[in-house]
Amino acid sequence: MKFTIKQNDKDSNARVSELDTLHGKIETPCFMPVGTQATVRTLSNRELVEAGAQIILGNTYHLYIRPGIDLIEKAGGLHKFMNWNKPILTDSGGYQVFSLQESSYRRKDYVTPAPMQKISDEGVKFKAPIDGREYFFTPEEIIKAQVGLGSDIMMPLDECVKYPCEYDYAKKAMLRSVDWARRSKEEFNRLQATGYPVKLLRANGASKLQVKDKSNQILKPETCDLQLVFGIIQGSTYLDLREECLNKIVDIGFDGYAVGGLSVGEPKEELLRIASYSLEHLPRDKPRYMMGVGTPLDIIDAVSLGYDMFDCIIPTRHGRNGTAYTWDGKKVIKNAEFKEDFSPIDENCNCYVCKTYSRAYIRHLFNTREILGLKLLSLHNIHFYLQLMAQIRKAIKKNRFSDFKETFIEKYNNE
RNA sequence: GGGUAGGUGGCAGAGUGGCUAAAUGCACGAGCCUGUAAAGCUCGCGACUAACGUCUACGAAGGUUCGAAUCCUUCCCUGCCCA
Repeated sequence: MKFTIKQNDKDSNARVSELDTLHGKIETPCFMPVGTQATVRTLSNRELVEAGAQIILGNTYHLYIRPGIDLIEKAGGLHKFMNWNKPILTDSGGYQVFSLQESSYRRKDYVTPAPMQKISDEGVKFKAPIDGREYFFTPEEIIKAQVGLGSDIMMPLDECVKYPCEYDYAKKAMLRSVDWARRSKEEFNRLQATGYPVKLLRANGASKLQVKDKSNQILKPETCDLQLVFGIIQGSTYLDLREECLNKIVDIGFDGYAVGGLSVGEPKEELLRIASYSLEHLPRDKPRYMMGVGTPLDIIDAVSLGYDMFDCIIPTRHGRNGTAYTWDGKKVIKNAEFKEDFSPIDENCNCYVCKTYSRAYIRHLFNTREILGLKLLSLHNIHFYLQLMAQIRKAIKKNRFSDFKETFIEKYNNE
């Protein structure tokens, strides 16, 4: 695993780094647009690349159910299937363990898992929401699936608990996630020893892939890591559980570390408390990924703490639901206040949408339920997020990150 | 001219004596969305009030009744059919 820290910010723990993968380098801090179903909803690959996407995220749980890992293997892997030739991180489906709980929609005070699935130490039994078929996911099966997808960065199956969560259950889920992480790593090592990932990637055309290192030397699949596996820290809002978890996860040893179970309903101070505490104990020389976060302000705060990678559905879902992100804050474009506003979504944005369309027009598209509206706001929001990350990196490189942060927050006055 | 069906909130459309400021859908308005069961969800939507609440409302006027969108009388209007 090759991870190079290029610049440390002088006033914070923010840093700019580079992570090598078989499908190219990723400069961090980076945002990964979420493409659950092998597509970032409404956006084409070209639009993503033009907006500045370096890596996208896919979901093993969804792809396993439909179209099936076998089919994607036949297509030549996930990259080929969707014709995305930059890195892909695949989530395991651990989040679905959390979000598909029936009670997560109905009750706010519940603690334990409910009906649509059954969690045991062995794995998770799911009923797929789309057709009611039953699946049994084990950590081993999920790693094998991600190898099959040809994922660049794989996430082990974990159990993400809801907020608030009783201490005892949080502990149980955390220990289970640790055990699953260990099993995932063992399974990956086992598969690697059999040559299975290499064979698969070769069969999928990986020999054509080129990765250049710092001295511009071409890395071949033999000489760089084919696939990376990250460990996930759980433990809800309990610092002692977080600590126990990260000690154990770091002990197993992963290519990078992700902090999970955040932004599941806890107050922002809690998020920062846990995020900050976790980082103090995570190796500095590995990428650190804050899963599922977040709003622009969350991301900036997390970058200051030293996080390198982020993913979130906010830019795309909010885009489809009529909310735009701008340097002046969040704006609900479908609201009546923009009815006669013929200015672009963001005066300071140079994306195609802002150069071409007005707020009033996009509001009209939402009003008439025209599909173009969903796409335009998604495109703008993704552009905004990726632009934000680019500016963050630029600021860190120039040692001006705290200024940048201050200026940003001042302008971005609503959330 | 004769017959017939009907006139309900921005629109469509329930409701045929009290539980009705009036179902439901649309439209409209606002809020929400953090490893996507999400082009979704929730709430509001006669007027006035911060709110308790008060007032005005089911074509119009009058009447029956403790009580009417609902029953009666007259009038006005609209659709369709026949001449």
